[in-house]
Amino acid sequence: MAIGITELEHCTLATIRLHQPCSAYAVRQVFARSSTPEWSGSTGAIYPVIKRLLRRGLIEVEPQPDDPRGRRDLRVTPPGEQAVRVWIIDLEPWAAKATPDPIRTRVSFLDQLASDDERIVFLKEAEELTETMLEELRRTVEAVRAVHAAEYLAGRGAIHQLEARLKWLREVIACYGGAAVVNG
Amino acid sequence: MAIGITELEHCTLATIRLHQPCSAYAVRQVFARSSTPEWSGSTGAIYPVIKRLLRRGLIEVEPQPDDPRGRRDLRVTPPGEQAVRVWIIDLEPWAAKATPDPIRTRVSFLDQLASDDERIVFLKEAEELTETMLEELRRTVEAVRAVHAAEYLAGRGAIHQLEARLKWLREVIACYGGAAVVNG
DNA sequence: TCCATCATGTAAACAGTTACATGATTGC
DNA sequence: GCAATCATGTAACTGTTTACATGATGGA
Repeated sequence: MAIGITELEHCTLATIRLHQPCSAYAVRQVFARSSTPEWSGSTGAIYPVIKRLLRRGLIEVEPQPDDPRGRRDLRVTPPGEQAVRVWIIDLEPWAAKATPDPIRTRVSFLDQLASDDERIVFLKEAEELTETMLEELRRTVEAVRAVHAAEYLAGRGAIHQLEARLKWLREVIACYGGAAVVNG
Repeated sequence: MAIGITELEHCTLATIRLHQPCSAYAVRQVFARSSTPEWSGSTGAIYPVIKRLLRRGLIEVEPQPDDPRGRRDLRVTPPGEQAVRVWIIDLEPWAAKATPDPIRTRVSFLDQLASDDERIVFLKEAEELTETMLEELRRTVEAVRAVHAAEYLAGRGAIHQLEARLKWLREVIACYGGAAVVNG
């Protein structure tokens, strides 16, 4: 059992499985266009990951006529498919923790701002940015609705998360007397 | 203007400000005991960060009689306080994105499991783990309620996030016919 | 013809973790 | 006396990003 196989490696494996046969370049695009900022899909990350997955026999290069651009189509092997299943099923407890949120981090230091006015300015900005992200997310998620059920469901999860943040931010704004500033 | 100052550096600065005068060790404990898994508070991270903050003049060592254990009490300077305020106020758009969630990632690859039964097993496990984390979180957040208002509010944000995930997971379970398995 | 995109890959930098190393203090 | 905790710090490792490097294809 290969120890120390990372989230990125598992995620790359599952992504190849989903689009196979596909190139490393295609996997990069998927990460780069993802709505969450977990991985950039940088070449310096993906190509070494592909190399490791090949070495472990979890993926293989599809035999085919050489592409003039040097493209190599990849495919997940049966052990690779098994590795994906195990990764999903053997959910480790840490994975269920609340995820770090840069806005929440800042809120926890809110009393280091100079005044309630400053706090409200920050909170309103956070609210507006979250609203914008939510609108954009709704559009992109709706676009995959008909294409891919599981990806749509995951997108719904992200929407729930942003909606929860918005609800919470409004509670926090109320706490710091947001109404007074808005109506005054 | 110092470029490339990280979230961890800002977070360390704000934490020192909150507990000052305090040692690097105390800062480590705060990170280590945090309910979100963003940073471990490892020595290899904190001590170099402290060194950089000192070099930039954002913190200083409190002059005092030498502690036999070599303890050095730290304090945030006025420029350091300003840096914290700017960090909070100048909220960059990326910070409002939906945060990566390992459970959501797995859900997006759910059709790579072998059957609906397997999917339900995973989803129920995710639900249960999230419930456990939520209970634990509620306890720890309630404990800081009277002690520190802003930290309590941030904790409420984490609770909202886990509640949203739970609600979403139940929707997903319904999608994959969870009721059929439970009642059948 | 030129630019955007497709397609590969490496080298250096960077940020953080783990493991190691040292030593004092406190409580049992 | 011994273990847990307090307290500092470094070295090696890991997993990313950024920047660099090369070249083909397709469309304006």
